[in-house]
Amino acid sequence: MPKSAQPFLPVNTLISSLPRTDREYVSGACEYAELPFGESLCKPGDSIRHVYFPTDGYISLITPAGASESLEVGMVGNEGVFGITLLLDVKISALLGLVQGGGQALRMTASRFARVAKESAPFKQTLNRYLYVLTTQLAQNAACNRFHRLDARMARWLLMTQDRAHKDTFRLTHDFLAYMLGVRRAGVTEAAGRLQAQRLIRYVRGELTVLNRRGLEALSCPCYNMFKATYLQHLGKPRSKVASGKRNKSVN
Amino acid sequence: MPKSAQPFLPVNTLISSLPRTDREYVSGACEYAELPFGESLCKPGDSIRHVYFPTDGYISLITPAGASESLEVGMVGNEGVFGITLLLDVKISALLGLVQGGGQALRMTASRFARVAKESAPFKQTLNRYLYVLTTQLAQNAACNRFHRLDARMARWLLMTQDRAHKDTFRLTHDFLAYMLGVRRAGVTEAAGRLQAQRLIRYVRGELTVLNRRGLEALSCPCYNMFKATYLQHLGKPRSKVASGKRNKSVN
DNA sequence: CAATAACCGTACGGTTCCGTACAGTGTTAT
DNA sequence: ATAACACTGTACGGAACCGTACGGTTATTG
Repeated sequence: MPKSAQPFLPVNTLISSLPRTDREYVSGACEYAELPFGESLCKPGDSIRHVYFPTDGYISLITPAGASESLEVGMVGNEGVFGITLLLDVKISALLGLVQGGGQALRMTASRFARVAKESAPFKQTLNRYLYVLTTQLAQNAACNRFHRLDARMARWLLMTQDRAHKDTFRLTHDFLAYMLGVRRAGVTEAAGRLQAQRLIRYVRGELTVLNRRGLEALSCPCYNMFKATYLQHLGKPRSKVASGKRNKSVN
Repeated sequence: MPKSAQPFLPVNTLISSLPRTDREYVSGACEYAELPFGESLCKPGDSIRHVYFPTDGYISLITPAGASESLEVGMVGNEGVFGITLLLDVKISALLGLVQGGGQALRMTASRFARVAKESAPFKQTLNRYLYVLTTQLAQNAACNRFHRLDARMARWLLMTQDRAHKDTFRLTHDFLAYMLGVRRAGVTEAAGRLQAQRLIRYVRGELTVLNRRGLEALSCPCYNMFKATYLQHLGKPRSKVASGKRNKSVN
């Protein structure tokens, strides 16, 4: 099996999909920042200092539930942005933002973000839509946690992670995965063992490889496809404020 | 036990908390509408025609999950608004809005809503904050469905419903409750039986009465209090754009 | 090199909830 | 009145997952 050289431009699609002038304006307002593996960008209750547009890192959104429990409720990669609630003029984060895949991000200070979002209408529109998509993801997630079995949720989680890691192999321990999925570590070991037995994945000591995406997709709960469809519907095509009329020979 | 005459002004608090001129402007843009018990205001995928500010009715927000399953992920009473995603310029509803408690609401057409939200800054701010609170509720809900036992979730649900019904007694069948909580009808019968045995509630054929709020609160998962706290934090006090300085002898 | 820690495999009793089914009792329709 | 229906009670085997514990293997650290 050849190591598929995955072509991947490390950009953030929310930004790169903007019209040229806006894209340059927005990019210009950003600086690069490292997303170190395992770092908390923001804890629940903290005020949000920066908004992050990952390029090749990715971030887990984790909600607290009671005293000691917590659960991942969303994932942000180069298709999204962390800190979007600033768009609502609420500076306090309700969620924990945890860097799950190390890498880089573009970031903007909170105050600059407010200004830029105000002045670039396409940017604002994109952010609005992203926030919308995120809320549907949260709602989805609630239902997913109610109805879907561990193996299916795990398959979904792996697919979503792979999409954001842009690699087949990524750092991941059973312990961390258990934390994300809100189950026992032992439960993850069993489920992961089943996936491995089916040759869908392989793992050794904190490094996991996806061997068979198709297989995972078949096993995953419908939430994976539903989320992708929602994202595509609202953020997929290059946006155009005015309706149709103009034929655009889209290369993408 | 005396029937406690519960004083309740049928208003929507998002609107009534606005400064006078804004309140009048917003109210003036509304019309009254009935919320008939059991009606779908909006199905997933439908475009949102009206935004509803319940006064004494209340609405369940339900997300689809796969082919046949669905789950309640939020509740809107006179403390909230249905159709808030219009604030993000997305006209399509991701959720099913189901009238769970019949009553009245103020409502606004989608286009008028956009205009009013644009022209009244306090209104816009309130809506922003409400959307924020709603998203945290969605995230909470995901975790709640993962971690908390049926009895606790049911207690929470009853409390939240009572808060929005403004009455101790409301229409509710085991079947419907099962649908809301994403469990079997038989499971609800068992759990409700346990609550009834503890004299926390009483029910007969589709009519349920809360007998002991304190008892329910003790049994409920922390999500109930967490949600109330979040709401209070962001929408509790009369808003003031400029900071402090002004002493207000609040009666509330 | 030895000790420690991180990571994974496995086991076992226990709980919660599921799927399904059937029965009883009020309510409404014919 | 009688039938159909809506609503609730109950039962039973089974699946999924929990809490906990212990052991084994690989990395890391002093």
